[in-house]
Amino acid sequence: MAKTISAPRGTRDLLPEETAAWSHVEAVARDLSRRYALERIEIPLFERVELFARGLGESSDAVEKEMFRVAGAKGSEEEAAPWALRPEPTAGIARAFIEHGMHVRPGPLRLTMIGPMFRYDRPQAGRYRQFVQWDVEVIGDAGPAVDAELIELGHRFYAEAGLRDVVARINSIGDSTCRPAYRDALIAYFSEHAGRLGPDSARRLHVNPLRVLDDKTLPDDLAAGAPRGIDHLCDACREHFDGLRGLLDALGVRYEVDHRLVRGLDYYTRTAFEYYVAGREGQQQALGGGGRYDGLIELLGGRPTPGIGFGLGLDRTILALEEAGWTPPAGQALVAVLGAGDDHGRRLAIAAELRATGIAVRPDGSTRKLGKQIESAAKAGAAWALIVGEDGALALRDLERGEQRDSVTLGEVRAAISG
RNA sequence: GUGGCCUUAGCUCAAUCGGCAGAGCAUCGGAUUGUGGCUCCGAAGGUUACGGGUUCAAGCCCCGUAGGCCACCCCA
Repeated sequence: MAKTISAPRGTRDLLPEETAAWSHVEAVARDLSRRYALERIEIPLFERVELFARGLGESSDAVEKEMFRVAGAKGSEEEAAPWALRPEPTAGIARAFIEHGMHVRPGPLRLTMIGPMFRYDRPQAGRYRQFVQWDVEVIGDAGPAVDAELIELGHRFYAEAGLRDVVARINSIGDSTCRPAYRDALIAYFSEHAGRLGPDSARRLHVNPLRVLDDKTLPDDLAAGAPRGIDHLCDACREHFDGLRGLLDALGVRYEVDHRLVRGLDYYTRTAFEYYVAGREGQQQALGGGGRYDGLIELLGGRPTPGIGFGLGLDRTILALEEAGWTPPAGQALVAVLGAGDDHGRRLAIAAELRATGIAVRPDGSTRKLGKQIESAAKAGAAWALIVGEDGALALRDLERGEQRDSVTLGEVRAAISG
């Protein structure tokens, strides 16, 4: 046998028995997209590295160590890999928004997509190099109402998918007015305790001091004593955050304020949020997250436009569903068409006629003995076997009950199956 | 990117001290002269992840590589 090839590290195949959960979760996302009046958008799987570097921030982990680079063909100008597979969709959507002059459309724009993202990270359960997100972005609305609407939407998604006890953690990290002062306050505080910071935090302290808060090796007393973002908000940000909390309370969304939540991407302003299953074990716990990015579009060369969005990890949602014991609903009744003779033309014609009326049909193309054909149909999950006799007569067998009706017409078959 | 544990048939796992690579499930076939599920019988399925080393002899000991998992890092 020739040498075999396995899937690339951090990727996986979804086999037929695993895809029911995916169909379910995707269907929930699509139906919510319709009910929340979101329009579908699609963007490339790869973009220029510069887009991510400018958009997400040079010091973000996604850019600093997880860029999944794409090289051009050998000898081409692009061989040096100026592209990377998208680690998240927001930068690409912002790029498309600017490139196509979408600011002239009646706003705010409400956009959605489902697709794979790529991060060159070391794989672990729930963490893959290729993973799928359901993404929602609302561009052109600065108010807290849309923040609340999206946080409620994410919460509803988990509930309708079948996950109980999902809680949203929210925080406000300020904007260009108040964040500089907060940064300075953090730098001043942590500089006093520089000796107690780990190497990553020491390096980040002056590049991106907010992310020091995210460091889980930070001693608890040091974290507790750190200046809190919400104490340094300017009046406008304060009002925005208070407004959001009031709206979430009114909607009855379950949330907690988490002062250490800062998010790993630099483009976020004001509202940041993540979803967790309350009390769930394991490390890859964040099911999804998002936030406001009021400066991103301007940063990428567009006119100043506010935006907010989230990305929900479908792989992790499904993992959590499986842990919670989710089982797929029964599929529609499947009919196997089989027979004693070798008149496959007749079997295919019958199958086509039933399919035209919406029935799922699995014809048996073999000349195996009838018992084997029935056994095979039952194992494939067929509820019914339509047996074409050598004399041409049809018999309908209920494979679950083991009952059989002889000399049936196709009309009677349709009635029996749909009834 | 760091550290640790693991890898034997499609799946779940055995294999005593280093001494002939096995079982259950699943698959295919037969018993059953064309009507499934139960039962019995049989077949097929392996370079023991890959590459080297030690040894008369390696699934087992040593080194390397790959992959998976766990804890970090971080996030989805």
